[in-house]
Amino acid sequence: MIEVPTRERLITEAMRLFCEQGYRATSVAQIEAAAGLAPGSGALYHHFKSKEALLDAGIDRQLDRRQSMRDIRMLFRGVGDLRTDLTLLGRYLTAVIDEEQQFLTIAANGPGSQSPRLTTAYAALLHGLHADLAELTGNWGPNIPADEVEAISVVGINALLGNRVSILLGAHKQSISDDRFLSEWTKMLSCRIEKATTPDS
Amino acid sequence: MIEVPTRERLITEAMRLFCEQGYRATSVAQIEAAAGLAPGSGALYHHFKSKEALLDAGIDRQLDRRQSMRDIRMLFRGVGDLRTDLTLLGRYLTAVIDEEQQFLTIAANGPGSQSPRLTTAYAALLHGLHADLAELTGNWGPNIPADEVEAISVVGINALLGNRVSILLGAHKQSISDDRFLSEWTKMLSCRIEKATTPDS
DNA sequence: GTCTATACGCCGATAGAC
DNA sequence: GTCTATCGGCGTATAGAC
Repeated sequence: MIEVPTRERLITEAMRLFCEQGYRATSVAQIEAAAGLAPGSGALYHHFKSKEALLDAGIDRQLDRRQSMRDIRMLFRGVGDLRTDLTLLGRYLTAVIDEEQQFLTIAANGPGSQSPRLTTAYAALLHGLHADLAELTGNWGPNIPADEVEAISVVGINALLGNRVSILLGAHKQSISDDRFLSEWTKMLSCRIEKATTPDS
Repeated sequence: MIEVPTRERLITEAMRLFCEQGYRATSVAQIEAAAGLAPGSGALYHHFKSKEALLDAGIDRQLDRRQSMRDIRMLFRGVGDLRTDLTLLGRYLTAVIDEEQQFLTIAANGPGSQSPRLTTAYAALLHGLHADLAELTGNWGPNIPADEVEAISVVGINALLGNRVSILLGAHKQSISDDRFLSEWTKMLSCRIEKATTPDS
């Protein structure tokens, strides 16, 4: 039986609540209550200087997790045909976006410009996703121009991102299952890459 | 010289501020100041019962605009080849999402579950976009199974949505121009639809 | 319809006992 | 480290003069 430190519990519950209700809408008392402390007591301030410092700590923890996921992903690169590679990468990218969903929700309308840390972290996230898909596209379509590779990867990443966002906004009805979505995503991209490799037959 | 009624100015400025800073972060005083009234005075409450009633009024106005755009779009259906139709629809869908961007930002982390009106309006928006693309896909690929048509349209819509969202979140760097994006989006979808029409040659 | 003034509540943060 | 108690500030909403 391991005791989770209060500081960690505060970060976990805070990020969950920020994600659900937004940064401003979540009060310090609520976070304390969720972490098992007396709501309204300033107990939180013995671990963090301010509410925003707590958010920064949450961002840093998320950044570490992302790096871990990226390390693991390197083990599964380039083993198989185009569709298999695309499917594996698609699963990885979806998992990353899911893991960072808290980010996205908070960044969408959190402190916004008040917290440059958020926009920086988000830009780095998108850049990484984009680079991964662009690398795969370039490997399987060696004679595709660089700017076309870029366009393909942007559309591909944004499709995944949009799918997650639409779910996030409560569009459960018209969305399809993850498996079907990823299957179609793979089909569409492989179709495009294959056709670009053989321009006219 | 037409005098814009105070009520309309209040709605316009409120939606703009909600979009920039979020619903909760925007104070009534700020809205009053933006509309040319004395900040802090309750002048706003002579036009709206509460701050949330103001948001509802903004939502209703947006719904009317959407209906207008939809009426216009009906004039441009099904004239040309697959790519032309896709490009026209893509421009229309992008325009709709842009017009509703205020929605998206507010819905992403506004009152959330507090305001069922927002989620309803957003679900209706996505449903309309999805139906448009599904209809086009079905028309140009008559022998594609219905569930495949659905998957294609979901991926297509989410790509557009994700593109707008990523811009919205401040990812100006890795994003490409609208023209290049729409061009690639058209290529990818037409490629997919054409291939599905002729399964194996 | 718009103003000044104000009531009331909630939240972030601090002080000090234990 | 956690508690009780509290200060100061901001935000919504109202009352009443003009």
